[in-house]
Amino acid sequence: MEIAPTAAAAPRRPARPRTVIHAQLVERLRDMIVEGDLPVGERVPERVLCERFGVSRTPLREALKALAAEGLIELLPNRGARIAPLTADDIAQTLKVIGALEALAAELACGRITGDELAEIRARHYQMLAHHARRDLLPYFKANQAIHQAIVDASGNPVLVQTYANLSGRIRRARYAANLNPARWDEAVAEHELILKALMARDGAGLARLMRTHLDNKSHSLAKSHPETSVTSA
Amino acid sequence: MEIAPTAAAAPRRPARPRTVIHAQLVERLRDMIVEGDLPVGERVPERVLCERFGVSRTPLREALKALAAEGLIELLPNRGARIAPLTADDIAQTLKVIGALEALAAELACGRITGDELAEIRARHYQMLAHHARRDLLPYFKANQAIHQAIVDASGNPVLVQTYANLSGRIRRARYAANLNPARWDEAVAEHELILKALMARDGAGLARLMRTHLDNKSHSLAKSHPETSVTSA
DNA sequence: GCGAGCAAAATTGCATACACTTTTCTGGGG
DNA sequence: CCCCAGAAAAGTGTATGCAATTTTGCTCGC
Repeated sequence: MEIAPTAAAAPRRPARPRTVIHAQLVERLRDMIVEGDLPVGERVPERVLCERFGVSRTPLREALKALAAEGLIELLPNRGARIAPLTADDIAQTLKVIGALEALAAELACGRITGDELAEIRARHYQMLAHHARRDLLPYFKANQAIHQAIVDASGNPVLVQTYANLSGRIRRARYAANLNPARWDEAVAEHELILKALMARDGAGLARLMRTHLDNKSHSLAKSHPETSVTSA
Repeated sequence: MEIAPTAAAAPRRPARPRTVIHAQLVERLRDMIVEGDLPVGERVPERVLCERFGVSRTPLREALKALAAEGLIELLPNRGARIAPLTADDIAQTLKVIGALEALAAELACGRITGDELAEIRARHYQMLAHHARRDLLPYFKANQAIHQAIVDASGNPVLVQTYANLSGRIRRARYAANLNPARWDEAVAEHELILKALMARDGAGLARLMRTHLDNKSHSLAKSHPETSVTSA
């Protein structure tokens, strides 16, 4: 994280590369993609990214290869890379898989969640309710995400955690839109009440079902708000 | 695929790089890792791989970054890469996730599988029975894999297909061991009979359950044969 | 004999250079 | 006016070179 500011190219600082550049680039590019700071679908020449980060093409290309393997960008042979466009269909299909993963996480979590972890989730839940009451979308969204993440973490399965993180990251830039519909928002909160109850009762099977329908509903709601548009960045 | 044979370094063939080298390297390295042709856990200097493939370090390093993002190798900063060791626990946790994915695939597949696809799976199934009868492990294994793959493909969900391929590839080098136990082998075949039946009946929920227990059983069987060893390559 | 400390070798990380491919620009038919 | 060579420009793919870090080997001291 000791790299030069994003905007301008680093003038000249051969001091000491405490960490490897390509790993930093992966992080920064991933964030930029998720935040929507890069044009979707368009070709982005390596040269402009190099100048933006103040590095040469070698570490940048290595970072691009890694992000392509993650599915965040597409590599066109001899034609560079582009941010992978997200169609409504892509999102729906990704949410299907995420639903299955969260269902599994829920089942596993019920069998091994600790009191502390559960308490943390309860706290997040009530925070979320507060944000919902005030209609503060962004904080609500963050609390919501934290709950889902906490359940996945509580599964104790690193493979599951990593896979979930990957898929979740891919569609993150589209997730905000899911709660724009007020009716759906209320419904989602109601579902979360049931989720918390099932989790506290350690009802794995029931919780798994709830997670699945919760995600399915989110998917359907999203499908309505984004009929067949692909998600473009700012 | 127009690259020189794996064993020796390519003498000199600057002819025409029909395809990009780093993509070929990803494929070949992935195969080598899966086949167990690379020492697990040990450091493999870039230099020896370069000489082996007859390429320079740049495309090789790009390939390594991609494979690291897939989880097949680990990158140690300033210390190169190594094949990610696979503990019995890693395998068990990966199989859990794969089970959830196959269960989802089964459900989706039941709703949309075509007659042709189903016929193909039936054919594979009977081939598999034949190999089982003759105790031909390798052909059996291939037919078995083909059936699982066909079900996932029939889900019609590309995200699911890709995620499955990734996780499946990671533990492939350990999967052969699962059927070394004769009793378990017979059991697995019996389970496949039920799977085929449920698929033909388009019983999504039932099939999903079957897939899950099928994978769980495979996991338990594996846990017994590989108590807590990490899977080392030849 | 054994471990600490230093130097040489090996290896990784990054930047630059060059070959090849794709894209764009331009001029001339039709 | 449009379309199609053909060449120039831009951009990607790979190789090589150099700096920095890590590893190895050796010497010295205990």
